Amino acid sequence: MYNQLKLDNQLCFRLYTASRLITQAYRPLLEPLGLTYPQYLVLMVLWENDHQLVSDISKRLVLESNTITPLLQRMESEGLVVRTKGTADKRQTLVSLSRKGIALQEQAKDIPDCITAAFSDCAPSQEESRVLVQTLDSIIKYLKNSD
Amino acid sequence: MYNQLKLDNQLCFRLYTASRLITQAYRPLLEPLGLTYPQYLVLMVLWENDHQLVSDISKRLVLESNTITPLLQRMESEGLVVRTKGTADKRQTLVSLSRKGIALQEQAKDIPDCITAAFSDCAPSQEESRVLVQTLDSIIKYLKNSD
DNA sequence: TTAATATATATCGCTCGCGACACAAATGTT
DNA sequence: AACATTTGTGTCGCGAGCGATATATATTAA
Repeated sequence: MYNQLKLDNQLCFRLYTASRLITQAYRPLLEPLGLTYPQYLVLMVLWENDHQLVSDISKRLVLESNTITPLLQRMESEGLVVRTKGTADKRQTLVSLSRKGIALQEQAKDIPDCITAAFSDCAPSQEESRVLVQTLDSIIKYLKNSD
Repeated sequence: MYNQLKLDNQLCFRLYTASRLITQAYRPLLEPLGLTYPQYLVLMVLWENDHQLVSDISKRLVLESNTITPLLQRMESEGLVVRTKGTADKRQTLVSLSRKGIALQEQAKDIPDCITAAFSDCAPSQEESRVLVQTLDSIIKYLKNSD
């Protein structure tokens, strides 16, 4: 038995599981708004700055067009965003919030605090949190550019 | 603008992105073996202990039957595992490695070291690693039981 | 024993995530 | 100008994840 093939030794498995479980924790909060977690991510990007290109959102969320485009199409058919063809460069697609998409921000504003509260029992300390965020950022930064 | 709705403040987004990027790093190593990452996880579980019930694998990987069953069915059609109906309890399904599934362990044994090597440039220090693993385990343990 | 309930696994339908590839518009080259 | 190349986005197909629900078997209650 190769010891390095033990599941318990795998960092990736932990990230994969933690990511799924936290996303599940968001679900009851997002479902009343009719949102999935990736859709919520897109909205967060647009709430920060409305009217962004597909490529901007793509870079920000580290997702390719083959994931983003169908996601945005679903969001458009839900009436959350509007996609318009670029004027200067006609290959581009500009994504803007609809009235409904803007309005959702108000309803979503308590979600982060709800999540934080839900985690109060297992919340990492400030120091652990700092290390966690820093380590993840370092991994992401490294892997993002290694293509 | 609600500050807590900023993407940069979201731990979950970091976990989600890091998880996806690391899974992508596994891809070129797993593809020659004809495996996806979740399939590799199932094999790791069975390499540790062959002949496990669907429920055992389910618990170990923190995945429900509606994810595990189709995954195992695909693996069975690839000839990696064999699924047999339980004898004592006929509701159960026992999952066993095929000859091919056993043989793959030999080919996969270097994957963890390859991943570690690929990360040498951004690898967390021993201390960071310890905090990361410990924090993730704490989050996983907490969320696993909060259903 | 029979009926009610619980449990193990499976099925269905949807959204993602992604490799492979298509396509049009922009840019560079000759 | 004419052609080749690059770029921005989209399409297609498949394998996850997962909520909702189905099915068969096991267990418990009456």
